[in-house]
Parts: sequence; C-alpha cells; structure tokens
Amino acid sequence: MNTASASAEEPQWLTAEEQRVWRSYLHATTLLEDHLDRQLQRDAGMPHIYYGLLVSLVEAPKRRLRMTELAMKSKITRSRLSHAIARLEKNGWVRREDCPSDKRGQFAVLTDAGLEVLRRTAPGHVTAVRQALFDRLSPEQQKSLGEIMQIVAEGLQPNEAGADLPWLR
Amino acid sequence: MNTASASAEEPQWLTAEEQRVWRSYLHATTLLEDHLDRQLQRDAGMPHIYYGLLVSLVEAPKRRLRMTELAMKSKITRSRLSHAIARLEKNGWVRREDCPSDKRGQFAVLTDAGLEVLRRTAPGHVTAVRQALFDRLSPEQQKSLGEIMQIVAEGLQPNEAGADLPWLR
DNA sequence: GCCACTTAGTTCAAGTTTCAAGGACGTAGC
DNA sequence: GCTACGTCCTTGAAACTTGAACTAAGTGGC
Repeated sequence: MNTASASAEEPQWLTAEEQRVWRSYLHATTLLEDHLDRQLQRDAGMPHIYYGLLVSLVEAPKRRLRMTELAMKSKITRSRLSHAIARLEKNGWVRREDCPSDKRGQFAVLTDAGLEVLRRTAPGHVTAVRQALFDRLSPEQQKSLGEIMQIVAEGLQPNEAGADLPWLR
Repeated sequence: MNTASASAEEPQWLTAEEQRVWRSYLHATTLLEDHLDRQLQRDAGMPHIYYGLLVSLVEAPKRRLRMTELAMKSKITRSRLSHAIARLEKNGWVRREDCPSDKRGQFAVLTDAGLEVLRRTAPGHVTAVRQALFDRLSPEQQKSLGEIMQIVAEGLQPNEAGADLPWLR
C-alpha cells in the first residue's frame, strides 16, 4: 500500500495525534450540542437552533429579518427555516409579514411573546454555556478557540449565492 | 424547575469577546457537521453519525460491540442507536447477534459488506476532514484544539466524577 | 422460592430535518 | 408585450431523532 505520487488513490490518513484531536472534537461537540438542546428544550420548550433564530431576530432592526437572511445567519437551509418558523409561529413567538418591496419576500418578526420567552430563558442558557465551556477554559484557550473556529467557519462558508444548492466541495 | 438558581439574580452575560468566540464556535461546528453529513450521505449513503458507528465497530474486537457500549462510545441514546442499527442492518452493513452470557443483550456486528463500505469511503472522508480542519490549522492550533475539546468533553461526560472512563464493569 | 428493583434493548408517537418539487414574483432581453 | 431564467419561499414525503412507555431478563433481599 504505497503507491508513490499521492493522488486520489492513497489517502493521507490521520496520524495518531490527529485522530485523538478529531475524536475529542466529535465527542465534545456532540455532547455540548446535546446538552444545550436538552437544556433549552426543558427550559424554553424548543431546541437550540430554534432558540438561535429568536436571538437573531431580537438583535435585528425592528426585530425582523428576511427569511433568506435569517437562514444564512443561522447556517441552515431555507427549507428548514420554513418549517422552523412555522413551528415558532404556532407557538406565537414569531409572526410572518409580507415584504412590501418584494412580493416574494417574507419577514420573520419576533413577537412580544417571543421576546418574553427570550428574556425568561436567556439567563439560564448563558449560564449553561458558561458552565460547559467558558468556565473550563483559560483566557488563552478561549482566544485560541475563537481563532480556530473562525478559520474553520471561513473555510466552509458557502461564500457565494445559492443558499441551498449542493455546494461542491 | 431551575428558574431560580443563579440565573434570575445574576445574569452573567457573555462579554463581547466571549460572544464572538461562541458564535464562531456555533458557526464552525454547524457548518462542519453539515459539510461532513452531506459528504458522507453522497459518497457512502449514510449520515455522519451512522458512519461513526461503523468505525467504532471495525475497531472493536471481532468487529462487534454491545448496544449499550456502542451507544456510549458514540454519545447517543440507546433509542437512537436501535433505530440506526435497524437501518444499517437493512443495508446489510451490520447484523445483530444475541449475547450468550446475558440474554437481554445484543451485539451489533459489522458485516463484510459493512467493512467494504468503510474501505471504499474512508479515504474520501479523511480527505474531507483534512481539508476542512487540519489543513487549515497550525500544529499549535491542532494541539490546542485537542486540549480544549478534551476538557469540554470531560466536563459533559454523563458519567460524572472526571474519571477517564476506564470502563469498569 | 418470591418479591421488588435495576438493566438491556425495543417500540410508539410526536417532532425535526432533508430532498426534490413547485408556485409566485423579479429581471433582463427582445 | 412576451419569453426565459433566476430568486424567494413553501410544501410534502421520507428519513431521522427524541422521550416515554414497554418487554424481557438479571440482581439482591428475605
């Protein structure tokens, strides 16, 4: 198994050390995602990603965003967003509004009830994030984590149009 | 039930810098998970977590693991595992076997077909992981990432007490 | 043995996500 | 105007996940 000239045939396997890093990454991200999902499901009645949608909305001007913009901010497909907003709308936390300047467009708008849910649950969520992440890391590690994640995110950003088309790798 | 606690009194918000780190983390992990899910769905016909199950099995003695053990290794619930194994079994990549010493028990066993799928798709997957992660990070960053993720994972391990999982039965 | 209790794993129902398809509108060219 | 094509968003069905309820089997007390 040593065909010279590394082409697509002979992959560059991960070293033992890289494997350790990769497994730690998978375990940590899985556990954290799971932990926060449960925390929010229990305390706010919605999964983490839905909570993130409300947060994006509360930070937006007039507490509203176009669907596509919200989908991009949240790194999810527009299809997924449609379903999610439908659910949040049913909860009364978000409502849709037509966009006057583009009749295809929709705004997702955070309602007062949605704002209230956020107010009520944000402290607990922040605490959970702190306990799971920041409280355990030194300032240097926090800084390093930020840089690393920034790099990774930039590398995977679908930096062009076509938000839910198959982005070739 | 937790509404009180340290939350309502003292909402210790994230600093601007912490927020930046946290958002980068969320974006990067979301994008990477998504990227690998699509890569594997396309090339191997299964999501990332299912692929991880096959990997755990191929590394296990006799290519088999008890359901509960596999669930713990993979950080998923037993319920989810039951469904996943059912699907993989339908694909012919895994089969179940009764445990002789404990009649409640089941082994998940990697079949030859499962091994073959792994052989065929592992190189592409490793390449994807490299391109998305390791190729973009310096050796120091890789080391740091490993340490950080190790800490986070340990903190969230459902098996508390900080022991490094020696698997005592 | 009989009993309550725990553990292993599955199943059911409800919720979420994905993928492919589609409807409605915008835009540019003729 | 008309045609063609791209964009915005939704829909429906299938796949996946979740949490609780459930069956079956091991464990320990008496």
